[in-house]
Amino acid sequence: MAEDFKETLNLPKTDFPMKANLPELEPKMLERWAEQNIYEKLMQRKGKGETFILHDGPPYANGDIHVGHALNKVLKDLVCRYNWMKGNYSPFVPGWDCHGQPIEQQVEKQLGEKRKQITQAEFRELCRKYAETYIERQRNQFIRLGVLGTWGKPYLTMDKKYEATNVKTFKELYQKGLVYRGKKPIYWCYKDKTALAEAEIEYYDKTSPSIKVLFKLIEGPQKLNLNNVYAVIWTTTPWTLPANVALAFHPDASYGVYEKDEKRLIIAEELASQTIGEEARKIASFKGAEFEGSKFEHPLFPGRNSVGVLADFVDLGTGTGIVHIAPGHGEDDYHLGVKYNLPMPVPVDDEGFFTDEAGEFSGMHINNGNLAIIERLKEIGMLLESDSITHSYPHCWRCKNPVIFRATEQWFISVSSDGLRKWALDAIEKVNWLPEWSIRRISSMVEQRPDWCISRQRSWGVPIPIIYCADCQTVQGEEEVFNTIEKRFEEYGADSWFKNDVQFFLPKNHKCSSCGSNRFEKEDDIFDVWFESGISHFAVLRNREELQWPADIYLEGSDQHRGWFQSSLLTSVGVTMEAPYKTVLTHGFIVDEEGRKMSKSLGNVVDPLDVVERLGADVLRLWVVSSDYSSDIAVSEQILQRTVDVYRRIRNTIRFMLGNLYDFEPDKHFVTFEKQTSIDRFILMKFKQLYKQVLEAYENYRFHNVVHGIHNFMVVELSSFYLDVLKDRLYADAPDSQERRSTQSAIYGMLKPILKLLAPIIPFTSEQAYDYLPGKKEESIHLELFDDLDWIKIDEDHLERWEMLLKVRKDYLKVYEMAKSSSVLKTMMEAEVFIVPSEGLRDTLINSKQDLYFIFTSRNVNIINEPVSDLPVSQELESGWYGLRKSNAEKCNRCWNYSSDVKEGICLRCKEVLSS
RNA sequence: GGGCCUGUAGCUCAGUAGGUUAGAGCGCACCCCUGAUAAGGGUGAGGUCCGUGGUUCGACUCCACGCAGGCCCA
Repeated sequence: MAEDFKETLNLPKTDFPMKANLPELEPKMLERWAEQNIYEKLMQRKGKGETFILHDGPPYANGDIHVGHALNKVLKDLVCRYNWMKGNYSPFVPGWDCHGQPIEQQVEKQLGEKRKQITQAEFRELCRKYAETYIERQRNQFIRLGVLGTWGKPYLTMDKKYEATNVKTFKELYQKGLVYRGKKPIYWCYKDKTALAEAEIEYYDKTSPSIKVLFKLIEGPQKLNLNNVYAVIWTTTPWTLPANVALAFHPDASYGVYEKDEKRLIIAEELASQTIGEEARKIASFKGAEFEGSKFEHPLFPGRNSVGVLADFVDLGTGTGIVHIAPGHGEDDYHLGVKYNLPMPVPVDDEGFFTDEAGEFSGMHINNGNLAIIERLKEIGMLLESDSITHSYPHCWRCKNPVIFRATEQWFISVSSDGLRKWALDAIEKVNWLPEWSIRRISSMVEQRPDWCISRQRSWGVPIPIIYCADCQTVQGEEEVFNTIEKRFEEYGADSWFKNDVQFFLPKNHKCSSCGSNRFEKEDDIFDVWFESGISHFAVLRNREELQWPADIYLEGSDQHRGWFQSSLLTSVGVTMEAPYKTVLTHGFIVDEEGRKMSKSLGNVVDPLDVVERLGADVLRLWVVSSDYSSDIAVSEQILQRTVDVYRRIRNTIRFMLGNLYDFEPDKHFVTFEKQTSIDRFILMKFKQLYKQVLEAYENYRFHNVVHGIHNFMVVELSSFYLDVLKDRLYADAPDSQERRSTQSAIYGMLKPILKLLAPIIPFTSEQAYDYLPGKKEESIHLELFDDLDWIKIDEDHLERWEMLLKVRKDYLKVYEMAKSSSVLKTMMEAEVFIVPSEGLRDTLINSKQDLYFIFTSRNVNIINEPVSDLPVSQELESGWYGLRKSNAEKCNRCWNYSSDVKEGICLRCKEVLSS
């Protein structure tokens, strides 16, 4: 029985647990950071390091966070943490989008019938409470993810000062002439006399009239004889005919002129037979595009013309291929109307009655109007066909009655090509858009977008700060009026608009500049929430002293090209001509393993809170960071499990490194680079190369390269090579030997920077490991700074020599595997190795004699000139000829190496160690 | 239907001014160790580089058309 020398070895020791148990560790760590005021300490760098502002796009204060929120906030946190470790001053002020229709709708649902009994002000108070509830929830959820920031003082779009900034920005846009009032159709419930948002619409089947109507052609394509020619339109809303101003043709479709009952009818060719039968004779054919600018007589109003226009949305599947256009009563119609500069009559009042504009139908409700109009058309012979149809039709969610589209007065921001649009496009050019295709997307959207309708007929929002003269309806656009409103909002919030008389918002003794009246009324509409969030750069970056305008970076999902990136750009450019950001970084959307979006029906939804509870925030973060976020990001249980594997491997490698530093005090034992052993200098050089690559990846926001780089290094370079082959030295050398201290110095010299590189990614684990790290430390790893590893000097020759040795090792392992599988030996230490190096390697090997142990993990290596024949295993490989057999040498019972100097079961090295 | 984007091993990612048998890590299989041990080491098997057509002496890389998916519109 050999003596047990285990106690005499320097085996690794550490209390850093192998099992992370993140769900328990993380909340404790969060408490500790809060007590230590880590974030506040980072903020004390103001005025010292460079300032770098990431401006948070506000999530909507409704519901719990989903995995998309988690992705977004983790990436932001990463950017901030990277900046902190660079020594920058980089406050993160999170925000919430608090106003808007979804909250309003939730509160209305909760209220039910009570809604009608409470005042606007009371209703708004309930909405505020609702928003506050979810802000609190989401705040805690974000904090739990390890996102550090000014959580105690976030920005809210329902803060008074923020609300007042809407007024200020609106004023500035107004004064530049960028704001105007115009008409636009919206969903309207004539029972409730109210505008409806899209989310308040429910679709049910409804039976409507289905009629085909003739419009007499009075001016058309040249080669068409105008005599007795009629365009046939199909509609299910006859009541909109009085508002008709145009007929739309599909530009690419073919239209035939058919003879039928002494009339000649224009119909899309592919639809002709279903309307007038197969037998109708076609006498001419035209492309839709040829009807652009044609004139038709309005069947109900002789003398009034409708113009021929072109539209891609014209449906060639049903109807006649000619669409009746009433810009005041349809979304498509409206856009077409804007494009062709058509008039926009709205001969229907807010209760659904025709106005005088509807001529003979005036005073009639549109429901009766349908019948009356059909009758009238029949009388005058302009009705080709009358039927009814059952189709899906929008209804009011409250009263369940059908709704209509009806143009009403709205407020717009003008996005004209010689104004805001041009300024915005110029500003876009100066911004750094990442990834680079992003600029194409934002540019083409800005190029194509229509004027911005900023008014909404809702309650929960910031009122549009307009005061009208009650007598002459003139807008009171004087600077002092806006300033008064702004001041009131700043002091009392936008709620005051709903609580106070109009005089409260006017300068003393204000009189209408137009008619001198002193009677006024407030605008009822509120701002589009995109306007509100679009001014956050003013409301937050300019108004908070810890921040500055413009932001260095905005970081949001790619949907924000239409949303926040754009609304922020327009408000900013409108006031300053400049973009509110220097860089815009976009990420993709979360999808499942098959690349499909998350949905309840597919059952592939991943809940970040569940992941945090089961696996920990660090694992969730590691998943985020190891994914390439520039396009869609996949998540699934398998993907998360692989992430757990990566996490474990990183953790264990850290643990092993810590374990081998148990008796290492950097101050006392650190061996300077020049005095370190060859292999230590080699690994440090490799590490420095990696370190630089990783910092570069960080700098360029290629975070997934950071993770892959570090992980790869830890697995390939450290775990399977360096740390493995150095066990002999670490365990068996004298604790204080120069060699052992050299290797500990290398391990320490790598571990600390590794933890720093990992700190932004897995802040909990890095902090925990940092606790166990010896040497001088900050109170938290998150207060550390990256360094440049100047003390490590790269020597290309040295690197090259070791790379060659590693090639030898790689080849030798194949031979060793053969020996193992043919049971020649079990461990590398048992082998006696014979190598005939290939040309160019011989000198390297001979000059590396003292390092051969690290290549072969054996003390018995023979560099020979010719292959020998009597070995159990041999193989010719690229780097040379290899042969091996089980060594005849005796095994040292302490270090388990086989060597010729073993006496009484112990080798010379071990004997010396024991005797010292 | 339109604009923008994506498609390399089971998973996460490399790879191209177009050039020999497409790389890594994880996972998987088999083996070793038991002094990193609910760890560690070794070897190995996995890919019609979404498809089709084209340009080219040669295409994962360029072009066209598809297919699948994503975001935003209609």
